[in-house]
Amino acid sequence: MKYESRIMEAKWQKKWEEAHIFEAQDDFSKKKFYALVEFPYPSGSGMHVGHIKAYSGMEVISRKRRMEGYNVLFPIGFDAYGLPTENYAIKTGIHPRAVTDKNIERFTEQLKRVGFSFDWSRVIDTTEEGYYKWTQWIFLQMFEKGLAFRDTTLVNYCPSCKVVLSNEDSQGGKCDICKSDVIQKAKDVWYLRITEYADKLLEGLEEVDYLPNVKLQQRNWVGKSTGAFVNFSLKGCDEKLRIYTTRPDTLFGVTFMVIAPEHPLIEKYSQSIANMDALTAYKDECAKKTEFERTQLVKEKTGVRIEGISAINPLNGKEIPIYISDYVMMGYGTGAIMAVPAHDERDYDFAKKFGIDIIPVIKGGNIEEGAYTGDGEMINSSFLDGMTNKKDSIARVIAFLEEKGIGEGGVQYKMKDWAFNRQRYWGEPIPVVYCDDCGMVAVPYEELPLRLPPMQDFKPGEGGESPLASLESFVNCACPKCGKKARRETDTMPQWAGSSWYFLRYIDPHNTDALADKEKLNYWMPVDWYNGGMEHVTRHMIYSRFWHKFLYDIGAVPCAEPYAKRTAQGLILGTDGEKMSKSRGNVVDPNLVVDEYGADVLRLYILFMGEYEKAAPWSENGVKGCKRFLERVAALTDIMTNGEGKLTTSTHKLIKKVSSDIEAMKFNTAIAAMMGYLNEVSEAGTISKDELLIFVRLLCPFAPHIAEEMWETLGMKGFCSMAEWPVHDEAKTVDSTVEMAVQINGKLRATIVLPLNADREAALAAAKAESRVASALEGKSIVKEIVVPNRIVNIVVR
RNA sequence: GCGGGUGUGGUGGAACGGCAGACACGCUGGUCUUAGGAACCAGUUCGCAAGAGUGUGGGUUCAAAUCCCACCACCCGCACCA
Repeated sequence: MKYESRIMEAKWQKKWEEAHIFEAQDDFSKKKFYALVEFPYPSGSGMHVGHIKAYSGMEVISRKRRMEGYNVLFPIGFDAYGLPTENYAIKTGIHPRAVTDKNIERFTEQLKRVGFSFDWSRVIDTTEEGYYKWTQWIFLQMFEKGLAFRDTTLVNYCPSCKVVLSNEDSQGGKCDICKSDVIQKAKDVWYLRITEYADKLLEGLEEVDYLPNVKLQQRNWVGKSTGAFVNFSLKGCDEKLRIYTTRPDTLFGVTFMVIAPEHPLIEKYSQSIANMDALTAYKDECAKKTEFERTQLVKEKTGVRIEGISAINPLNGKEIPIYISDYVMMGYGTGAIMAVPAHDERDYDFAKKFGIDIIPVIKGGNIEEGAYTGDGEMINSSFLDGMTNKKDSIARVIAFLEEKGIGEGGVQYKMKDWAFNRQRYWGEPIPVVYCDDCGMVAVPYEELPLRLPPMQDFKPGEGGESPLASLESFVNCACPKCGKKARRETDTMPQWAGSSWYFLRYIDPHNTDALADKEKLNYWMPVDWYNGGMEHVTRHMIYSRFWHKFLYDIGAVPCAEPYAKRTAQGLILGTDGEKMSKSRGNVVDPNLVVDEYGADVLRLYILFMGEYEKAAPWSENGVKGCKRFLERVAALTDIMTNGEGKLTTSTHKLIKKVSSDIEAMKFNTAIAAMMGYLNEVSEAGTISKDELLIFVRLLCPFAPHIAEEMWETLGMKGFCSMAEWPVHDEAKTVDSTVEMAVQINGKLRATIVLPLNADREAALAAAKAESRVASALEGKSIVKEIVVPNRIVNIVVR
């Protein structure tokens, strides 16, 4: 048989589609397997090979599961709301709807050409009404429960995209879309109260099987810390200054306090402050700094003392100064800290620069040299003196604070609530109405979906408001509660809304009465195995776990965690070893590879190029190698014999190796083993039909088109894709003879061939009979003889 | 700074503490061809050799790429989080 990719691929892709073999059945009596990959954003540039790699892992596993008899759900869809499409539409004047449809069509065609075994009957599109109706439904559920709310705070704002961004969307102080510097701006925005789920998000990690670094990154992102809130009395005004600290045990060492430059205290008591000019000047200076300057470059502490107001240490009554400094952030804790220079490096630096007292309260350090952050005996601390256990001291202080009513234990999270609205057109409209009398009113459920109205001009407004704000017919409406004239919310949801629950919709994509049928959810959830990119770990993964946990709490889904297992693929780099990007011009188009070499070759090479979880550079020559392999595989039908096979042991070893490697996502070594087997067959010059049928089935998840073609050529009925996965016989994986290494003092001197499980004496005798061994032993005395059966003989001589 | 990871031929990469370099690329030589940027065959860690060899230096062990300690380099997160 010859390897003719074009003919085979067209033929089998058509047959698969006509037979619907990859469509999941809602047959609850079968054992199920739900495999999930991150659905693509259908960008204008089409797919690149990175997409193919991202899907190839679960593709192989799904195909293997089907052959093992599982009812497999392996769906695909499109996460189609988002800024790039809208920006493209603004530039070209083509409506985002049209652009999206065209892009989805192109992506679909590309995916199909690779021969992925997706269930195409369940495709979803987050911008489709039947889908976003339920995105809005979930939002309203959250709104009802107080988890969706409006608040005026400092938010991340991208001046270039003219949108508010969530913390997750502005990691590193850069806009996720255009990479420009994000600024902090006070704005009245929608939030989802994800912080209320912070503990649940942490606890849930205990019960799931995620890659360790995925769990770690999520834990860090949530960033839970435990400590205490303390209220310091102020001299000069009658308010308390509330701070958060993780080290209340060092309270006797507090010699000053620091508040963030934006702290409201300053404005509020400007009358009592003698140096407002200096404070305002400092504040302005800080506001001008970019995130980068503030966090990366600044080593030297800066700040200004507030004249006219000071604080009282609640434990010892000492009067201490208050400073403003940008090393304290308004966004974390209370925006104010108690400074303990003896035991905190930042406070130490600040105290040194401003000549503030440094009082040690824990034995062990040297305040001339620096802050001591270790443990030790408490000193200078009144009732804490002599205590040596940090935990006990902290508990003691918190008990004291609570008793006296000057503070209490508490926790803080780095994670912030999810800034949820975008001043953009191409997103799900937020289904809320503003009524002068009734305030914020939810759009009634029966009116969902609240449709995104068609518009001609969807450029953002001059004042940074959503394009929808200019559409009177959309904005003006009747209040659902009182019927009076009211106005609609005109902002839309962020891109991450649709993807926060899409895995649920695949289970029942056409349901009009619920986001998915309960019975079906019971059967299919949770997702058994989810593979995707590391870049989504602190964003999509966190968001979707949050939504899912909320849905679980309101009884809409049957399990607390959506994903039982999570793995991640590494990037495909350009041939230059750099990340693929349009600007570098090193992007590889999968279509061209399919055209020239075939889909099976592309699939095989992507999984063979290196460890699945690691980044690896593209190599055209590597692709050719995989093509050669498939050509040689196709030719096996020419040398096949009908008799007894001679490769029993190798065949069973191969079944074992390929089966276990697939489970461990070690696709590269699974393929290498198949290549090795082929080399062995070539050397033997023969393969039996039974052996070839096994080989073809093992190859099928990787290169399904050629596998099907060979299956048919060998006279088999049905699809190879649905054939039974071979099972190895452990007894048959063992050779009757073994080659053992013989070492003298740990150095290899010879190899011997012995029957399996030969005893110690036989092994030693055979070893000593080797001439190189004998000559090495000559004139030496044997100190020790080690024999590890079937492995090694090591003779220690002197 | 903190946390995590990775260092193996010319290249991508294999190796339950037990024969380092599987598999593939590339390269060299050959066969076949009008031709070869096709296909096939042989060779290919370095070194003429003794021997050496898995980032560096120690250690444990009969035996270390693998385990332990210190260091170096690179990559990825987080980053003045109180």
